[in-house]
Amino acid sequence: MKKVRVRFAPSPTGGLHLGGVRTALFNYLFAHQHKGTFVLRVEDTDQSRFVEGAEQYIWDCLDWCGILPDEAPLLPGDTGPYRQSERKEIYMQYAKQLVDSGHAYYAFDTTKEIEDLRDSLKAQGESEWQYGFHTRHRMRNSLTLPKAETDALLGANFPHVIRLKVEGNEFVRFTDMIRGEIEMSTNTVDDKVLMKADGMPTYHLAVVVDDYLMKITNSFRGEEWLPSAPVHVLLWKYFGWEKEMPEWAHLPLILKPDGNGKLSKRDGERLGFPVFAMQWKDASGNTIDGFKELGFLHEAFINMLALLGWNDGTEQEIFSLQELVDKFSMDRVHSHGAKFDFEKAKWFNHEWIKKSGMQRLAPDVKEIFRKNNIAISDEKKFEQVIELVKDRCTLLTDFVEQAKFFFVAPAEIETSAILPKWNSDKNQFFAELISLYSRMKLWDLVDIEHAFKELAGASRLKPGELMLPFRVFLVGGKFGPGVFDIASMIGKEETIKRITFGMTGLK
RNA sequence: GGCGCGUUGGUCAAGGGGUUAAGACGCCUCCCUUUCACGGAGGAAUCACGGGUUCGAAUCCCGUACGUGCUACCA
Repeated sequence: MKKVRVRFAPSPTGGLHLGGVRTALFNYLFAHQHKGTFVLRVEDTDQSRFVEGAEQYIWDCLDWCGILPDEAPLLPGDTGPYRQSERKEIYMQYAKQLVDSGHAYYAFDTTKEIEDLRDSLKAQGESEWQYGFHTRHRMRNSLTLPKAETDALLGANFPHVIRLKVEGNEFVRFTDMIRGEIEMSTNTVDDKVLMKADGMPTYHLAVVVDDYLMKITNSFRGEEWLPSAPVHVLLWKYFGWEKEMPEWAHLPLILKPDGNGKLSKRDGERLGFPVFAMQWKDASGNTIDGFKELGFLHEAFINMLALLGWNDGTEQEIFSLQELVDKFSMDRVHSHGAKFDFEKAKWFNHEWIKKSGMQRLAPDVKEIFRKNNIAISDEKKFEQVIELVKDRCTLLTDFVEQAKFFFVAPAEIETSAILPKWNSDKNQFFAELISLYSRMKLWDLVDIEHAFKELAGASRLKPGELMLPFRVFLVGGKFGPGVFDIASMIGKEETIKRITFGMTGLK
């Protein structure tokens, strides 16, 4: 039975971004493929960084994507609590266990002391300094101080942290499901802080303790964690839990489209595309739209995300969530990052809109119409309109431009498109067309077109030259589906009304 | 600087010793369509570099370059 978990650290700077959703997605796919469990944890380690409502927001995003976890802060399971702040005592207990077994120690050096030391060494030309194997004997900690003094400091509640004692001159080896065997020297691993002075754990301690307690079998996270993986492997070893250590997989990074670095929350604004799944209100009250608000179908969003760093080796690019569950495999995930391409993301959405039926599209389009104050007079007509125009909509919001005129007469007519070629013959034609159409008893697509072309022939005018003005009268510009489809759909009275109105604008 | 991970068209990528080096996005041309799309046909464009190993290397090995990540009492 597989069990995976994803952790998110809500912060005032941002909502759930592309990389976060993709990590959640891969966890979801893997868990469901193995009929396992998918757990979500929220890291509120530092109260100053925690944002109220962030859990709900993450939940809503995953809900929209259709990849809700089986256990989460908002849906507790057997291994809660899921908020880090509610687990403080647990972490402290395990940290002390490590001190007792000689794999960790108390350190009393203040942040300022360490910073000063770094600065002075830098001034002397020493490039980098790390608290670790080579330096810990010169610092103020329970390893260098007499036991009585350590106890006194601890008793007086002197600010201190607990650091991992990394043994030097060893090699840490572990297997990454994507990259294979990885080996690193412990000499480059520093003595990471495990418990902070405020009594909260760091990620390093929390992730290991939680994964052990929650019986996590597979740990997937971003590639940025690869350099600290040895710390975690060492922790599993020092705790004596080696046999229960999860399999690791470090997911490739999502990079900026214009190169140079991983995609960040600010890039969206800079380059004009969303980086969040859903709208996010930041700490200063600004709202930033996500893929949902921009008009993405969640099917397209997760499809696009899954293909960013993975493919099944065939030419297939469009996958439903179920197909992804069936076909996903971690060993086909790439070991290198991919630049995010918004054009390709839109292509996925276009494909999904084309492939989705009216039933799927109608509720979303209705919501968008409501926001744009477009009243849907006729349900049946609305459904037909969706089928008629969906091929030309890349985003759901495109339905406004492509379908609005079926329900609301255009407020403005793009006369500049027809004015240069407008003449009295054409004026005459449309005047006659109005009376011809008014006399029609049935308003049938074939008859509308037939009558139009017949009259054009009788007037010795080319139908082609007349169809553009007709189109512009009906929709307001040079766009939309076939003109006669539109006329048939909006009805006889409305067609005549729009021609009449359009002609007055040309005088 | 140190350490890790990577490198196939502009982008996403298949391919893992012998291929005309797939496919997709974007771009261009044409067809269809009396608008715009959709659809169809075609085009330009690629194995980072240098050494090995081999009859033969995009593919295996080494080096270099470049990219990227980490190097916090952030995650």
